[in-house]
Amino acid sequence: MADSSVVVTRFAPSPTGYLHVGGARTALFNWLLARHTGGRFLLRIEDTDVARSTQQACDQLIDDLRWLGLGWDNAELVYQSRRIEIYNRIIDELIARGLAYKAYETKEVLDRLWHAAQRAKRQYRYVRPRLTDEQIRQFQAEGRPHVVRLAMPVKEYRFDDVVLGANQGVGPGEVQDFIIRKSDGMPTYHFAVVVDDAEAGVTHILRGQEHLLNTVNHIALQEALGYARPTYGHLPIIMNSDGSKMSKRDRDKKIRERVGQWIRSGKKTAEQMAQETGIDPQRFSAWLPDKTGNDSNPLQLDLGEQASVMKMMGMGRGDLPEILIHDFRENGYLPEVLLNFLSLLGWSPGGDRERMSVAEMVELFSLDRIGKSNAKFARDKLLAFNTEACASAPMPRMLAAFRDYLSVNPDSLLNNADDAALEKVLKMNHGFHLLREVDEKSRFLFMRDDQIELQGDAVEKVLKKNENQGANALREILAILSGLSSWTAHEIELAVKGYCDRTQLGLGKVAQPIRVAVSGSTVSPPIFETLEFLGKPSTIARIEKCLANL
RNA sequence: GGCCCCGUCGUCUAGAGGCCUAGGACACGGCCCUUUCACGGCCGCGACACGGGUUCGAAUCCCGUCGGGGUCACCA
Repeated sequence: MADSSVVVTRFAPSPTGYLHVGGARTALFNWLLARHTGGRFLLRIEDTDVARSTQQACDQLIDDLRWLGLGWDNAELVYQSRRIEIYNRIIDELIARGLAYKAYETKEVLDRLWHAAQRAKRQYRYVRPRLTDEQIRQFQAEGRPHVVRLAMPVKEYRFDDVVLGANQGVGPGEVQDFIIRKSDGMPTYHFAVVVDDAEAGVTHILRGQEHLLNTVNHIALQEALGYARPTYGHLPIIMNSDGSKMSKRDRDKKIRERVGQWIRSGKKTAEQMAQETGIDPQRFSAWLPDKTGNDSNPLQLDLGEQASVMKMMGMGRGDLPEILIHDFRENGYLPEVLLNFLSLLGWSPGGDRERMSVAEMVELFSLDRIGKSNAKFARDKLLAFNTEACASAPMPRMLAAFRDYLSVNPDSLLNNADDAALEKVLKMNHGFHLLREVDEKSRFLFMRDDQIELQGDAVEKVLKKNENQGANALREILAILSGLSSWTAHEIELAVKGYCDRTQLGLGKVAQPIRVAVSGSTVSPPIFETLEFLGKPSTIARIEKCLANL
């Protein structure tokens, strides 16, 4: 067990999907506390929900954490699912000491009681049945399924919270015997978390405020097991900008919404969709929204299924709410920027300080500056942070970030570019918000000359309007460019501007036709640098092809 | 509904009784810059939820109201 003077924090996600912003914020705060105090930060996998936990999700979680740079100090990862014997031994001891007991009500019975309580507008509370010794012996002999509940001492449970203040908790009227082992033999979250934290010597637990009342159960367990009570801090909850609670479900929900629209509008039937996406039709129809439109369906598609549904409907990444850390990575945010932004959701270093490096966050972090009120997650500011950070980051950092972006966007044409080319692309797009933007705005540079598709409205507006004014200028410019012996942005600029002076045309009247010819659209990096990058042969070829196609 | 938490500009927040005619950032509006999309520069708009106290003095303390959120699972 660790030296009690050292702070030990942990992040204990359950592997049911990618890391999302709420989880990342929790991980960050625990990590910052450990790093600030010179303590330890541990990572543990809470996979006691066998039905929902997957190894794939676990790997993704770890990948996301690594990307963020939140490193953990335990060499071996703790998986709760591999510690069942330990939990069972302790639970058996609790039963033997009379501090916990087996309860034989079925799920159905409990559900019925709960519904009855709801109808009567009463709060549901489990009451331990008084079983005779005879009944107990009989149930045991039958091997009847059961759960184990903690015989919770009825009293007041109070604790001091470093965020919310002293004296949190509930009175004796609010406690009930909760389940510590499920009928499938797995411990519940409450039990495993208390045992594991105690064994690992965790001293500080920062978690979301939705756990506030769980703490009561955890304290009762700690008292029953003779464990020390760690310091608790319950973080404000991160909400969507519409005020609803943010969750991984939002992504699934959005897709479900769109699918619902398609079906209602008769675009495709559910059966067709299931077939096209290769999802089991029964599973697919169970997932569909109900007719009432209120979406309370707990079933979610896994990430692979989501991807195929999106593909079928032509949805892009931009159509999804950015909830997952992975989304931010795919869109080209810098991890240090995301951490900076996340740190400000519920915490502030004080004064007007906002922009911080990771090292500065570590230095400035303190528990007493964590706020109490929930925060809405609005990306605008994050985007602005990213823009500024990308503009001021040193080139090697941006190059590394771009390579990382490309690694999670394998379809990008820019994967073919060497570092020198990427550096040029980064420079000519200076002032961009996201790496995705650089990617999309520069992909024409990496296409073959015959792959450029001219956008109809761009051709119309820039080339054909006013009796082919643009196209005529383009023809003359083509001749000038063809005659250039030196192909640098500067030389090209001199030549084009010279033409503008002679013809009394504004630069825009000349630059836009060139832009459309070489890129296919009205948007590109600055035109002279673009042409230099393309090189003379490509530039000439693209302009000629464009003129020929008019 | 019971219990619990929270309540400063649209958003994230600074503010710990006088420093506040409430500061910053993002967003928004205007102007400037400009070969496109952007970037950038300048200016502006904009909040102490409401009502009572306490006090010479309250965004800051107390009470009530209202509003938002959490929780009440064999999910974590």
